[in-house]
Amino acid sequence: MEYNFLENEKKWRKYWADNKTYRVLEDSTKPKYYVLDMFPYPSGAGLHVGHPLGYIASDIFARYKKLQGFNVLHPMGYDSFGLPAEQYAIQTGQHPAITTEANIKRYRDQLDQMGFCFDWDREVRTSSPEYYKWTQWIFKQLFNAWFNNGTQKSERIETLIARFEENGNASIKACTDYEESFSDVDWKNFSTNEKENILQEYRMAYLADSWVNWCPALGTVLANDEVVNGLSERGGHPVEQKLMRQWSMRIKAYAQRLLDGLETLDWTDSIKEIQRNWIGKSEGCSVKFNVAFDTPTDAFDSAQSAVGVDRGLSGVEAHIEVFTTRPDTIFGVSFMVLAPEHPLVDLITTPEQKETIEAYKKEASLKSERDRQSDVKNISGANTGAFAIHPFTGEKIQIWIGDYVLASYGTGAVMAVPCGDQRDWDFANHFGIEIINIFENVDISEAAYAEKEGLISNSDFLSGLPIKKAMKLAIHKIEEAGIGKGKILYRLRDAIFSRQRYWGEPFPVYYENGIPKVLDDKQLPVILPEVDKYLPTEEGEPPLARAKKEAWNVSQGERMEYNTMPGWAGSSWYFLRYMDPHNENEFVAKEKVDYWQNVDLYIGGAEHGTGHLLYSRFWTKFLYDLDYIPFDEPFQKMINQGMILGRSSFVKMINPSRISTTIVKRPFPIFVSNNLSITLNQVGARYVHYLFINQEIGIGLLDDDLKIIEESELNENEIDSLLFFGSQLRQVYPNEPKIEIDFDFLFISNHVEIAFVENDKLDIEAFKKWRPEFKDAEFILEDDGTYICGHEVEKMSKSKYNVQTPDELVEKFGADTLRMYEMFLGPLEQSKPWDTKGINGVHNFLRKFWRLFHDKDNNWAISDEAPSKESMKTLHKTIKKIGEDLERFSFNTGVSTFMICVNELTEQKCNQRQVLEPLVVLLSSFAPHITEELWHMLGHEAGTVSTASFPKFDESHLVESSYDYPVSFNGKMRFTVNLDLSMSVPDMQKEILAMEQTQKYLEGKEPKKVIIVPGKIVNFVV
RNA sequence: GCGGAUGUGGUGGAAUUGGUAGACACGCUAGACUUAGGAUCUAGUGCCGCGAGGUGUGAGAGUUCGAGUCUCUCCAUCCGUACCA
Repeated sequence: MEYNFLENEKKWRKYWADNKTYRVLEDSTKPKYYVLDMFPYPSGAGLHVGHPLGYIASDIFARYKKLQGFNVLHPMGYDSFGLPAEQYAIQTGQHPAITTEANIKRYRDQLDQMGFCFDWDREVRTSSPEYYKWTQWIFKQLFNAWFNNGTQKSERIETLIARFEENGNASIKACTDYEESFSDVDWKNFSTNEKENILQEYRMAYLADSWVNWCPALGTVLANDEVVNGLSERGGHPVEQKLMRQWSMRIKAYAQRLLDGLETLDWTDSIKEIQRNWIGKSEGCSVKFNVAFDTPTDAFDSAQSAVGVDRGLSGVEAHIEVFTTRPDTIFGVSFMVLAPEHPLVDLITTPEQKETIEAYKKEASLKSERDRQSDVKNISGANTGAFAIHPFTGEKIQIWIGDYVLASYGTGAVMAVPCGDQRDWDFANHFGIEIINIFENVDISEAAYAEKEGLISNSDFLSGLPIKKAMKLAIHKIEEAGIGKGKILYRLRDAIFSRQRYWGEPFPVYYENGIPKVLDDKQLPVILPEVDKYLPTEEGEPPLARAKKEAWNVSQGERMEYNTMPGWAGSSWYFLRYMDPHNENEFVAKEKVDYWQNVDLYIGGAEHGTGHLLYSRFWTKFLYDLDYIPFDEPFQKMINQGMILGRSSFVKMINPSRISTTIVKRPFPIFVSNNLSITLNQVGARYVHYLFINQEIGIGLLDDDLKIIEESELNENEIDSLLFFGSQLRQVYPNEPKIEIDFDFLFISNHVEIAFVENDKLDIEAFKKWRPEFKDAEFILEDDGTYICGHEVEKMSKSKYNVQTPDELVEKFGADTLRMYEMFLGPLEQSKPWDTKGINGVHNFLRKFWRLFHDKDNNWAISDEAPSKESMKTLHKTIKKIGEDLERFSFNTGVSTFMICVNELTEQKCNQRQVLEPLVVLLSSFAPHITEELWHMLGHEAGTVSTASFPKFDESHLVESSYDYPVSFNGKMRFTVNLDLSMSVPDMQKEILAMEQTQKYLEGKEPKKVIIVPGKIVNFVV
């Protein structure tokens, strides 16, 4: 009998669990190391082979650090609030807590079978009241804090109130959009209501009317990072802008620190860059341009509050404030552009232009966010007829509106410098506006010059200056003239913090006279109340509004807050709770967080770049500012593991059933790619591959090799045919025009369960049995009479039938094999398609390893004799390499190092304890089960291999006396020669020159040069 | 458009500081063994060529005694982002 993977692995997992082998306690005598995985959302589908990839890597590393003598914190938990459980609850009425519990159980079983060394006593679940009590508590801290721009730190709100009482808000530099000023006397005279409204303008967590991403299909608002291409990240539903009263987090306050902190982190450049772009810092200055116009209009009053409009002596004067990063180009301004929504537009438009402007505004407002995005190339705009005055030249400048200027960024207005900005150049070119060149010796007849190198000319006091110097001087002059200020703008918006959903943390907030108040600490947690349905009320209130008064464990004021917190609330601080998961008095005890500090190694996907990773950095900095924790970055080093992709198989067929389908008709009738939607769910098709519809000739199939016609290549006379290709299904917008079409047949491709396909050949009968709705379909035949199956490599997903679960592989090969195989696939960070072809190689390696300890008949065959020099060399070479590989997280080469080692030892017939025992320890982080078994067989009956010490590397075993020198001629390697390493360079040269082979390659010539690098190479230049 | 990453055999991938390209594994070819097992062992396997030899890391140039590795230009693929003034 050989090693029985299944039985032994089970035995040891039970042993580890029974003995709490992986329990971790604080130990001040040992250095700490914190290895963390991004905790999973426990979905109903369970784990697939891609999930454990990062967990295996972190587990290997955690075990390695343990062997090195570190006290390693390596916990696991669940991000268990979230949409899928709630959607399921809406459909079935089952409480999301029940679904979640069941899913967690399944996850736990799957995680356990991998042999991970998690300390399960430290498990956290974001949806458990013991945990979210402290999420609510942290919210309270944010509510009761403001951001001091002077110190760049959050402070408690009391310090702000004290300063209001003393001096009003005049001297306060805070992160706020509040612009009015009040004195100490004013403050004292304000009503409670007024005071609270002002405080809301300063609090880190605040309630405000803001433009939010509203997703009608999900019935909730979404954060910017949850919206992808104008659709919701989850579900792909359309998202619209809506003004709503919502909780927000003043993350903007931390923009600069979030940017600076990146420098100190050991993260990949790409993630850092994603965060930098998201924060979007631009340095520049504001400039005011005066506008003169004669006729005051009705719009005046409303505009007055929104923009700076003053009644001047002669009629009405207004100014347009712009933000620019290129103040040096101010003399190149030849027009201005306002966003169509800019409040000044109505005010300044001349009567002659009124109609044009109105039409353009209407057109712009009808365009959805998506259309606007896909329409970037088209230049559009309209002239208001009004003029601004250039602050330095005094010249009149046309004022236009155009939708390339966004109302939501900066001031919603730009000074257009066509010579220095391509968009401005395009706009000027399109509308025939003057282009002034202010760059010395630069040709701008074809395109704008956007470089920041060169000299400015034709610009009064800036002429002759290099661009960078001119920027500084321009800001100085602008400030001196009192028409603007140097300014830094960030793209980062405050984060909307409330969701109109059920399955999330309730806020620790109640309302009194309409004012939101936070509960006392003693009253926490506010437990998620029971409701009759997980849907909004008839009045459109969030589901929590359904809860009866008695259903709340805390009920105060007129009502409780009905919103719940977003998914990122619980995940923003969970790494802290692992340090002290059962503390009922604090979110984490000071001495625990002082001991464990921040996460040393964080492993997880790269898709959280703008969400979780930004938010948890924000909360960490905040908690640091309030002195709750001793560090201000949560994750020191991070590795983003690549995705494991699945191989999806498709079958191609013609469906004979006559199907009526709704097709969305867009304004133009020719479609290529994804511009067209088709709702095919009713026929079960998940992909439409090729479909050709022509109203003249009916509906037909496209050939596989049909060239896809680009929109621009189409002839006018083809225009009333519809054509589309390879579209992925998406939701249809409610207001999209539709046409009804009857299909005689559809040529569709369908995902096929892996089990029915082998080498792209389909088992047709099995398939028809599995999907009876296609039993009459006509399948496409290959020339050899087999059924065509295509395949593609995609993300693993239940709906694509390409999921490989770890369970079956563990059952077949054992967890050690699966662990090592996943590592062996390639570099951790790289995405790679899943393929089980090679798994045998790893499995055989483990069996071969086992055989080192046993004879042919599987009898224990370990000897205590001294090993050969060779075997010691192999061992120490391996110790060195494994250490190096792990330090640089090169797990794949680690596996191959072990393979080389075992191959060598097998060849040497090595069975000595002195070699094999250290090897067991070395391998134990990769394959914990088999090594535990061997460790015990080696006589360590009481202990476990996880508490052994990492073998010491001894250089002396690797010392060589000679080396095989590669000898090259002109860089081309010809042969090798074994020479003593102690030989001097001249001796070596003499010896090599004397060789027959050398003479042959020299062809009788004298070498021009001989390069000898001792211990490396020999090269002749001929 | 911009930003990031990646391009090496039939396949996954090695080559860490510029120094023998293709480690290790899969697959394949031929053979041995028989306890018929997802077993083991031996030999071979980048490409062209019978061979000597030539050639070879997406393409092209450059630096160097020497380049997969450094520099420049270009191409392809993937990911992120998008009128941010």
